[in-house]
Amino acid sequence: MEKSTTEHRAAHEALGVVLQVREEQLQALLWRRAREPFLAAWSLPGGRLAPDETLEDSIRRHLAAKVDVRELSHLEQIETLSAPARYPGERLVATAYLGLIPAGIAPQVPADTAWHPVDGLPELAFDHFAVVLAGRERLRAKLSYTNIGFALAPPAFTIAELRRLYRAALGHDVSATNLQRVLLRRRLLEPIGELRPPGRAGGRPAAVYRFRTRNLEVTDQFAVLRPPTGGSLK
Amino acid sequence: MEKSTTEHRAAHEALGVVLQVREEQLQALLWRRAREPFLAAWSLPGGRLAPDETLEDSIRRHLAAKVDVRELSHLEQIETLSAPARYPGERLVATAYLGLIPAGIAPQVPADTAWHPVDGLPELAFDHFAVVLAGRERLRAKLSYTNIGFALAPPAFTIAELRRLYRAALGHDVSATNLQRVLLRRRLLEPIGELRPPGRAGGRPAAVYRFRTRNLEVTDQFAVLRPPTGGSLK
DNA sequence: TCGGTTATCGACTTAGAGTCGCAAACTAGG
DNA sequence: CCTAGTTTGCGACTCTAAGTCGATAACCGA
Repeated sequence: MEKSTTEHRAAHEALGVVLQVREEQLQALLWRRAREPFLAAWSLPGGRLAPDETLEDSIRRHLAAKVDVRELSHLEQIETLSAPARYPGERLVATAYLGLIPAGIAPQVPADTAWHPVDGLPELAFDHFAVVLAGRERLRAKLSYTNIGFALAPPAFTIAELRRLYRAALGHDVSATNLQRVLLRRRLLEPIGELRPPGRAGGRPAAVYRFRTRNLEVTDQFAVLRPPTGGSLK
Repeated sequence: MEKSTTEHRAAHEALGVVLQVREEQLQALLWRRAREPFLAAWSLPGGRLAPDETLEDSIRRHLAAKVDVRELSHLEQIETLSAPARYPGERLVATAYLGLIPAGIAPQVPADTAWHPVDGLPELAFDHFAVVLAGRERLRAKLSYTNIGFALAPPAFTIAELRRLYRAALGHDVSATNLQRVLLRRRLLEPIGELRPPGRAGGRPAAVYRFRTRNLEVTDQFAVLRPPTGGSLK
């Protein structure tokens, strides 16, 4: 259209909502700011987009300073924030990413970085609080219709362990029977043939499972108003 | 982090995937480019982000030059594209929006703008082809678990008319019986009490319906692994 | 060997979508 | 005004998948 706007260029940053289940709670990786504005406030890790990288490259690069990026089991874009006043004193557009780290890994984090339970976050800088909640909602929704559990779980696990992960991420209890049956029926899980011996408290040994794939797959069974048994006219 | 990158500022644009069902087909609004690069190629409408607007403001402003924006029944963000080479000769980040226009409206469009069936698009400039497909997928998915049909339908309609809209958007036939039952059960539709007299061909008069609300609502019935009948521990 | 504990699994219930066919309510043409 | 043709509405059935419950299996430690 008309070039009404005199070649406006906004700065652009990538933000990461990095989640992991630790100690039975869904936690987010936060960083204590070292500069104004919001000096010393907790905020999401991330940083400026460089000239020759994609936004996904960018969030990976900035997260590398906080955690070992190879531990990221999943990374996806959430949304782009563009309120003109979201960052004081400068026009700064932000694209938020959801990153997941499997339970059981204890990444080394720098002194200015720490995990916080998503229930009970401190005051966050800028609009970051809402971004964390958006990330959690994305995760919760996808637990229902994808195999994204692979990104929360270690390579091998028992149903009881997986149940605790789902409980922490979803915020409510889930039935072990149902969890197993649903994930097996969808062919997302498979037993690896081993048994995990019980703890001190005793109990029957538990079968050990793994996710069949560690790439995101969408269960299409939720498509409602399906094509009639026969053909699509696509 | 380190201010390694020397204050890079990318230009930013908003793109609109504007869809409408016309003549039993899902169609997209395209614009014939008037400048290099891709001179005279078909492309998505949109334009540069101005200093004092959000991206949503921006896509609305740019679309206003193509259609009457008041006719937009729905608008949501799809994704942000950031491949460094996506736009030749300049660093240009793009945020894509999905816009919907109810069937039956015939917006005035300028001479350089036209509707094209999404099945059978011409060659599109830049990465716009993939963006259109992403928009269509978003729409199709949301037809299953939201009331987004309101954005494709006129204020009042019969089940047969709604069925044709769903068929065009989904790309396959849907059962009228099932469509009616599913939408009524979810309380998305309600009869307005009128009857539409049959056409020349005869037939029983059809009841006229409307969507109960024209704001997006998500059906939560697809949440799997629900909390046990009782409480959440959230 | 026995009580306590955890894991697994079958059987039943419930919910919602997909299918089918008939009845209702109209038009048009003799 | 009667009949053939057309479209709509709806009840009844089936099918699939998730949620619930309780019995049984397999271990512990004393």
